Amino acid sequence: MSQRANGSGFATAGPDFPDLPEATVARLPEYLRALHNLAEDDQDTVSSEGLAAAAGVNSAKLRKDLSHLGSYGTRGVGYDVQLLIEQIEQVLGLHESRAVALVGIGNLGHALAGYAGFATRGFHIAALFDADPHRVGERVGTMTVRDIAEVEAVVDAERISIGVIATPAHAAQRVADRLVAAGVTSILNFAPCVLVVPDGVDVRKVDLAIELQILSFHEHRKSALTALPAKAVGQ
Amino acid sequence: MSQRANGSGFATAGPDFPDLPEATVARLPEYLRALHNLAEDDQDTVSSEGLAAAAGVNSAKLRKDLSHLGSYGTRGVGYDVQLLIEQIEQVLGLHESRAVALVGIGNLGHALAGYAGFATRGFHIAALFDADPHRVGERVGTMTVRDIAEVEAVVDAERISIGVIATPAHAAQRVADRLVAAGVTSILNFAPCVLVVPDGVDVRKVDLAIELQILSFHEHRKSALTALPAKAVGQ
DNA sequence: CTTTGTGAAGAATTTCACAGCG
DNA sequence: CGCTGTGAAATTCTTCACAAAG
Repeated sequence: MSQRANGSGFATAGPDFPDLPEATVARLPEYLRALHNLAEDDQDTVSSEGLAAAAGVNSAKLRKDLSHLGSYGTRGVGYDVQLLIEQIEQVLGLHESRAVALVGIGNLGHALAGYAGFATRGFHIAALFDADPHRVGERVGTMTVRDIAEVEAVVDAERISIGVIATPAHAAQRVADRLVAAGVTSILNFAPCVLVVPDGVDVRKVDLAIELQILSFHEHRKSALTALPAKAVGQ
Repeated sequence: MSQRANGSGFATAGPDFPDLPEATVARLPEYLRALHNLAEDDQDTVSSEGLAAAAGVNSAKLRKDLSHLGSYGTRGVGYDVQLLIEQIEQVLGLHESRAVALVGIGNLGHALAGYAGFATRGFHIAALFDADPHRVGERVGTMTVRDIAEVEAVVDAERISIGVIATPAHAAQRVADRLVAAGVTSILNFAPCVLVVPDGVDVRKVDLAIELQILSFHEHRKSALTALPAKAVGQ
């Protein structure tokens, strides 16, 4: 399975850091969201089938994912919702709110700054930055936009470890360089370009046009398929 | 994500519809963007190594991806930039601009409506919808926000095949149902929830908090790793 | 009974490494 | 030569199916 020989049939991981497959890591947040919904409905246990449905995956996959956490479900019953929430939050490092710096306060930046889910899901925006002197000083919600030149001091003072880039593409690499130089080790990039960063820095990317183009491929294909066969595809 | 509609024994894949692996489809838009950059710099050929670097992948993967489209490279030289752009746009169904409906004109909706990359990358927003009577009638750029009740008529009239949902989570499923009923067969969902749709409808999801939580996992892990060894990492 | 946890089978994807074309 | 295209190997991910636990 993994490169390291597994000792004793128990997750070899240290207590806090199981070596999770990347695909599993990417799904844990979805499980967490589903669990919070269940908790709000005062459900205190849930079966793998039920949680899988709520998270949009199949139940075998969910069970295998959770088994990597060393998680304790109860056979015949299911998982304790609160316990599972705590375990997943622990593994994801969400036990305390993480400070995020948001760079690029244009249209998208404003929308991100106003996103309530930030606060409720383990993060807080600790600083807003822009390079445009006309935007510096502007108030957005309870915060003031700062000059990008201050980024190093602020990242240090506010213990920021995650940067969100919402600038135009041509500025994104320079911003990334500054964030990394300031000590940021994770970046979420909304600019449509590839960022080059040193080893040890993680980058994730969100690109609206790419998502649409992927959908376009399937549209294209669907329309071609329904054009050819007289088969009723049943909508 | 289960469209095994193909399985009639022989490959329906015509010249224009190679049966691409999903992972390849997801990367083609990134190659396309990189190619457009190269074209702007008047580069007319590019090696797999060069394009791979520009797209942030490794060159063997890129070559294998492109080989699925058929062979358009020249050994010893590389790929013709313009030709490859046309091939990829063809395969992705981008030869004509696709009409998109945007539902939910809050903070994020405004930002999406103003996103220039829409137009330049194969799409145009054909309609804006919201359920809030206070927002209906508002002008956003050159468009007017319509009542969600009009969605069926407009989807039909404007030949809209892709819907983008930027509503709060609690409204997203209802909106999705209406879009699907109106004939939309691809949805890009920005609301933090799972959408249930009929077979044959594709859904992709973008969730800011999930991306941050994935980064958080790696942050958590990095800080644990640097805490153990007595190496000075600064501070 | 019901439902978890998991070996083992099966798919998909990535990477390697090199034959062969220009 | 340099560089593409591709079988084959390696790896990762998903699904199956069932033993064991409550």
